[in-house]
Amino acid sequence: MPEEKKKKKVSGVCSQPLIHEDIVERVQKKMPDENKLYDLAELFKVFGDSTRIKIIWALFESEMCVCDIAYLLNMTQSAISHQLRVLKAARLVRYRREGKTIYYSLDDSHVQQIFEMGMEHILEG
Amino acid sequence: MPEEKKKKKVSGVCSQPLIHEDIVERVQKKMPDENKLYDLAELFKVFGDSTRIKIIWALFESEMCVCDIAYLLNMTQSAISHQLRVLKAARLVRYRREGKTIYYSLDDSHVQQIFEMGMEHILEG
DNA sequence: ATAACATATGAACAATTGTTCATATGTTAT
DNA sequence: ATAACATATGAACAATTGTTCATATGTTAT
Repeated sequence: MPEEKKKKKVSGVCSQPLIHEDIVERVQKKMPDENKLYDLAELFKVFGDSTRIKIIWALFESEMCVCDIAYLLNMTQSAISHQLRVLKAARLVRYRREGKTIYYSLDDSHVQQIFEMGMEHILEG
Repeated sequence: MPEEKKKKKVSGVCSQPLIHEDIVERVQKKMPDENKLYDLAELFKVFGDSTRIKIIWALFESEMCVCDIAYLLNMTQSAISHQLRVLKAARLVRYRREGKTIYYSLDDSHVQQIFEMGMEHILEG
């Protein structure tokens, strides 16, 4: 829509070396280790999928085998297995074998509190 | 690698109508509303990116303008603006204008507790 | 050994997502 | 009005991710 404007310089875009040097410096000192923040993001990424959220929430209630979960969530056994692998890798679930069946259960004490806080945030809307 | 096996039926794959009907039924009753679980996943998805995690963590310490954040995280102003938009949409940050500058700050009381729980989980490893 | 079955997994594909680039918008000083 | 600058945003692109499909693996009963 806009016709050729006769702008001279692009300039702008954080041209200052730093606007609030003092603040940035103070914050920088308080920032946790880069790797820890990365790992934290990785953990939340695991929670950031509704299939996995459902699986975890179901496991709050009871341990279940893969087929149970698939049936409960109305999803493919394969899809559930793939997601359980992700949860396993994040050390959020554990499993035990009983014959052909494999039972999964929650393996974490913090998840419930994290979820509760998350719910509180959501329900404020 | 495996040569043609003479399997007859594919069968399997959750052939039973339900393995543990009682458990599944009980869990089903306890499951929260589908939409709430979806929203919860959406919230955690926002935390599931290290750039956004860093921005939030920085804002724990102090409100900052966009250029400050970009400088702190050694990222483009544009990238930061895009992410701030995501955080804004999730009602996690608020902003105030002061002249040309826009200051962002945290707008949530639960995030810190969620992050703390997340950190505890990570640090157990 | 073989069949049946619960589960796991690699490959493929579509969908989603984060960053970059270019440029628009909004504010201030001149 | 215009220049300068802080910020926002649309389009494009590469990278990541979730599901499906086919099939492998592991266990049990025969």
